[in-house]
Amino acid sequence: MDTAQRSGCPINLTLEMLGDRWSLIIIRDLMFGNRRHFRELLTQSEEGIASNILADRLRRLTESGLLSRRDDPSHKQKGIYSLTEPSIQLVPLLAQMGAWGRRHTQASEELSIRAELLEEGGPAMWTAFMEELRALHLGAPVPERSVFAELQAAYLAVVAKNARAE
Amino acid sequence: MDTAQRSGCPINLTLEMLGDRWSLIIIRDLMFGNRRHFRELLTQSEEGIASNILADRLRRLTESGLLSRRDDPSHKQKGIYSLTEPSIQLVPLLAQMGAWGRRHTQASEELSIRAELLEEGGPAMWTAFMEELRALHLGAPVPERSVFAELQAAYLAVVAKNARAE
DNA sequence: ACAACCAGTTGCATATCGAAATCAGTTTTT
DNA sequence: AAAAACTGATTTCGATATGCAACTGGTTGT
Repeated sequence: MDTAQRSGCPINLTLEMLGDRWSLIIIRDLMFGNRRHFRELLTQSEEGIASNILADRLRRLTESGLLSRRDDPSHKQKGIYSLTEPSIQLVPLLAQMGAWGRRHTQASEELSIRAELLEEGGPAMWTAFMEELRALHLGAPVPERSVFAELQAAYLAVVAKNARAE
Repeated sequence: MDTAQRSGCPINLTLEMLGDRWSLIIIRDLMFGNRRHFRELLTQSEEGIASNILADRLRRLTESGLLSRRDDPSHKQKGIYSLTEPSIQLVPLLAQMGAWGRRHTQASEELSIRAELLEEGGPAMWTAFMEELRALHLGAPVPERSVFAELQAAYLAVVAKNARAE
């Protein structure tokens, strides 16, 4: 899988890197959920990834340059996983994926609101979000606009609305 | 896999439908290579899919509404596979995937030219291509612009250029 | 000292994947 | 009419991936 590539097609090579059921889930959680530790990724996502799968994917993604890991100074065993420039550039792909899923699967309202906002926001919002991710994950200067906060606020608003409607 | 979904997240549901190493390859070939028969999909793609996997994926994709199959009147055993509206709407996703792969993998120049054009063309080109796919696969009226021809011409130009340079 | 927490690892059962060979029906060639 | 080639698969079987639960070796807070 490392050396023997099936073809030089960019779509194929992307699939060889990310074409499984978990890699993009992990990147999604890092990106939209700001989960940075193993335990957070393990327990706080709805899909319920197994610890061995998570460990394997974190290793693979790190090896292929999509994630980086550094030690957490507050805890000798904890590692902090970060997105890298290549994985930050997956924002448009994940936005399109969310937009498609929102239309063509039975996605829940609560979990679709972020996809809806990202779709409406378009490329301008994507680049703003990428700027913010560079600040959060790569130490770049913090931009004024926080797309993350916008998405989170919208999500919580839908959750609150639906809780009231029950 | 049919009934038990891991979560209602649109990204997750998209991954559950398309998150493997072959489904999008097949859709790509149908979309950009205009392969419509089992044999064409089996033999004319660089990645070399096995026939059992192809049969399995064609069945799954058809069941989930991403492809449709009709009999070929010229041959009792042949089927003609077509994209459906949901899979035609994967154009922006595949465009983003190609754009990402072109930047972050060692994609070959020849196979990257389509991705490059689609990226430069942007949403206007994507919707034009989707119109054309609706004509090719769903019997919609044929639009004036043929993105398919543009992509093919660019691809052949690069192939010719590289053949000369050898 | 102790309990809770941390990032994984190990072992094992099951499910899925994948390559090659094979299959039966259909069409084309001789 | 017989043989050859083509068609969309299916079968076989080994390899790989997944999922679950228990476990490891260490760290932190009380």
